[in-house]
Amino acid sequence: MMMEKREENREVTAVAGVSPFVADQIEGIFDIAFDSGGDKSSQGFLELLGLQDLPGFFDLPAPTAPVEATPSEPPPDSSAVLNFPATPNSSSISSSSTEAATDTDPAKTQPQEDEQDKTQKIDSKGGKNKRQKRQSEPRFAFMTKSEVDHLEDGYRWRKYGQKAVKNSPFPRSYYRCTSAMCGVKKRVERSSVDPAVVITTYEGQHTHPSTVLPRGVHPALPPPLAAEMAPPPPGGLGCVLPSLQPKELHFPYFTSYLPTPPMDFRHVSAGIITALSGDLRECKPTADILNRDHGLLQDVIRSDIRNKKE
DNA sequence: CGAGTTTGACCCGCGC
DNA sequence: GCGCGGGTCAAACTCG
Repeated sequence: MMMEKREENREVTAVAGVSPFVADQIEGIFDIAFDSGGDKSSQGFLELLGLQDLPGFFDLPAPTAPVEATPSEPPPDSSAVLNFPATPNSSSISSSSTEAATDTDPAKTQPQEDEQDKTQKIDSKGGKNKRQKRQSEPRFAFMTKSEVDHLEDGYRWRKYGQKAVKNSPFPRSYYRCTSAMCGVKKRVERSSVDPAVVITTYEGQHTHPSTVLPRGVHPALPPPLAAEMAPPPPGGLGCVLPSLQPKELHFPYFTSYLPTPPMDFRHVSAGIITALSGDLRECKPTADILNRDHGLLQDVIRSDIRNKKE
C-alpha cells in the first residue's frame, strides 16, 4: 500500500555489493551530498550514481559477497550476465536473466509482437489463463540499499502480487505501471544475503511520460537523439553499455539520456545498475555531457573529496 | 466509490 | 509425468 511511501529516515549507507571499505567511503560522500542543504529530494539517484564514475571507484577492494548471490536470481549465464569479470576488482555488479540470453529472439526486439503473442494466448485459452511466463521484454535490474522496498521512480505502480521467494525470508512483490497501455512491470525483493539491499527489476518500457520530472532529465535532448542514444529504458532507467567492464560504467550517461526520470533516491544511498537485457545499445557520451556530468559531480561532492579521489 | 493492497489459487516452464 | 517454484489473476479487503 501507500504505507511504503512514508517519509522515513532513509539511511544513507553503502552501495550494494560493495565492500565495507568502499561503503564507508561512499557513505561519507553521500552524507555530504545529502547534508549540504537544499532540496535533498531533488537528488536523483542516477546523479548519485555519477559518483561511481569517480576515477578508481571500481578499483576499490572487492566485495565480500557478491550481491548476485541472490537466490532468486538464476545462476549467471555467460550470455546473459554483463561482462563483469568475477574478479576481486569487480564490484559484483552483475546479474542475470534467463530471457536476456535470447538476444536473437525477435520478440525481444519487437515487444509489440510479444504483446500480441500474449493476447493471442489469452484468447486461445480464454478465461483465467493470461499468464505468460516468457519474459522477452528488456529487463533492467539494479540493487539499492534502502529501508523501503518500493522506491519512488516517478511512475505510479500497482501491486498485483507477492510471492515468497525460495531460500529467502523476504517476499517478492510484483508491481505494474498503473498507466493504461503501459505494460511495464517491476519486481521488488530484498536480498537474502544483505537484507538492506533491495533488488528492483524493471521489465518493459514505459509508453508514457512519468509524473515527475526530476533533475537529471534533459528535456532539451531531442527525442530522436534520445532514442538513438538509448532505447527507452524500462522503468525509466537509461542505457546500458553492452560489454561492460567495471571501469566502463559511466552512470552519468544514464542520467544524461534519461527520457524518463530516475527514481527518488532519497530512499537509497546508491545503487548498482545492471542490465538484464541484451537488447541494448551502447551509449555515446558527448563532451557536453561529460562536462555536464562533471558539473553534477561538483554539485554533489565537495571539491576536496573529489581531489582526493582523483 | 475509486484506487490500491492482500492473498490464495491457478497456470506455466523447467528440471529430474 | 511429476513436482517445484515463479509469475499472474482476481476476489476480498483497506484506505482516503
